[in-house]
Amino acid sequence: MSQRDWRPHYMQVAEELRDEILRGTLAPGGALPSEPELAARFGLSRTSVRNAIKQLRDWGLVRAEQGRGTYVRQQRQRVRRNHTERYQWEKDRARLPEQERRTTGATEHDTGLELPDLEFRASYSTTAATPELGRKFNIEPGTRMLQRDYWTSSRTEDSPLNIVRSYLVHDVVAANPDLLDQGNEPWPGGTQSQLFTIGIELDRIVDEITARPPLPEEADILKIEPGVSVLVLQKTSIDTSGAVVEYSEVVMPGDRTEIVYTTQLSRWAGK
Amino acid sequence: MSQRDWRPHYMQVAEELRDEILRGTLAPGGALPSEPELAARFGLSRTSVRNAIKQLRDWGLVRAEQGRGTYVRQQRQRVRRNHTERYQWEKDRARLPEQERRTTGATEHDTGLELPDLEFRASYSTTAATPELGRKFNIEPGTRMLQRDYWTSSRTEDSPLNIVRSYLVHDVVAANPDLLDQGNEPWPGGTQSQLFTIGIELDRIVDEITARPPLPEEADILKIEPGVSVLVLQKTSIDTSGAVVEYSEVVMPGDRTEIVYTTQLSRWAGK
DNA sequence: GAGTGGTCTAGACCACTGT
DNA sequence: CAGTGGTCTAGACCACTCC
Repeated sequence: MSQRDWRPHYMQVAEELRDEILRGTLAPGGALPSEPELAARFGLSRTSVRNAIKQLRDWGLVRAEQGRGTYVRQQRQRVRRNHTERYQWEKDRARLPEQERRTTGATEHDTGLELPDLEFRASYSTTAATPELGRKFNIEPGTRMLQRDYWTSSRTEDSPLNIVRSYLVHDVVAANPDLLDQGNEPWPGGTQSQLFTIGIELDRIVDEITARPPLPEEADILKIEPGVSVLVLQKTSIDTSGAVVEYSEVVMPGDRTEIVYTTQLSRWAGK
Repeated sequence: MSQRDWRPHYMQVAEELRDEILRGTLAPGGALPSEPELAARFGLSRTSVRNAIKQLRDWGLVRAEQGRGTYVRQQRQRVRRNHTERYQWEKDRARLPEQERRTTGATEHDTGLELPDLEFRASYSTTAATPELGRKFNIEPGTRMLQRDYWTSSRTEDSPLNIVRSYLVHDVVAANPDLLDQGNEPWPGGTQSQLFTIGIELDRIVDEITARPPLPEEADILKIEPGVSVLVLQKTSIDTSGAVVEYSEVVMPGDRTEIVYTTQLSRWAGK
């Protein structure tokens, strides 16, 4: 601890432990020394040591488990979602025979995981459109909506890869009663295939991406530390008549998700 | 505090204050009661109250200022970056006469701010390609690279809108010595216009997006609380010959940035 | 100088995990 | 049961801001 280089003790401890983790001295999956041990090692109170550990958690480097210990986080299965390819790919599959659609879904496409490794849950409900939803769909607030909540998990890791809340106009999808039954999920071929059964073809999909800290509930479901970020994707699907037919919000853990877009540019004329 | 509804005291305090902020009882920009006041009001120790405030900071709701007080955060100027439009727009401008390129840049395009409201800093340096950069550009590690660091701020808010680190192959851009001089920034028309002067036309741009907590240094520069997330965009520009000509990393505050992509789908045949 | 948030201590009790 | 992390207290001193 030299002269004017002064940062708080807890921060120095946090940085020292961070460096050990990055160097690999503390191995991924391995346990940190217990809080009393660290307190003794650095000559600090347990409170200060806990402060340092809080930093490491906010940096996403360690995970604390009640009654067990504090562990260096593993690099988890990464998910690379190439949306530019994925949306067209889904569209191309929507009209294929069911047997073929059933073979692979979009999540397998993203993760490279096999279908039996994935677990899929859905729950449907009907709600009245909020003013915000009314604006997005250009409909009256109060219109009956079909709300669908999904989450997809990897069986080997048991924490969900994402949480999805999707909205459709209820009376539109009611044209095919099968679409109102959550028991039919996962629907082979996904949403675009479902829309196809009621004669809807998509023209384009608009993705809006932001990032924020997780809500306590989301941190719990996605099994991430409260200090780790989530990516929020707001996806709006527009059909060939220009109407908004689906709006969904997807929450993904920021530490394991990578979203990819390719923008193809038109050529300069006269080359 | 009812029966089995038990969450920790500090969390209950955090949630009560959160609700007051969301309801507007505590106005944006206004001060929270001081820590001793809150301790008295809730009948808790100052430590517990500080714990609650730490939560609010991690949620991005308040900002603490040493020696002054704790304030409810204002909603800041939001930045909506429509990359699908923006990249083509930049390409179309690249060949325009300088007079015309000079009128508006991409940041104004995103924010709706006027040029005099924006401040722009650039610093250039040369480095040797790391193995990672070598892979991205498909060149030998150690190749001389031009590294350009930018940051763009709004004068009215004084915190940068983003931090950019961009790489080009030095000997490629050296064909136009003007491109090696940071004094020429901001270059009217941006990077695509610069590349045009050395005969490079882009074919496509690949964006990869992730989110994570900010490094302490980034939190400092972007003026965000350590608990708020950043969006990280890795952008790879590929020319018409298929070569990678630029790679850049853009760090943006997650609480004020929204990135938009539109995926245009091709029509089903036979409709 | 008074008031603010930032750091730190030394202790306590709790819930949870392992054996 | 012992050991872990989670919560909480009652105090202390500091650096900083504002008057």
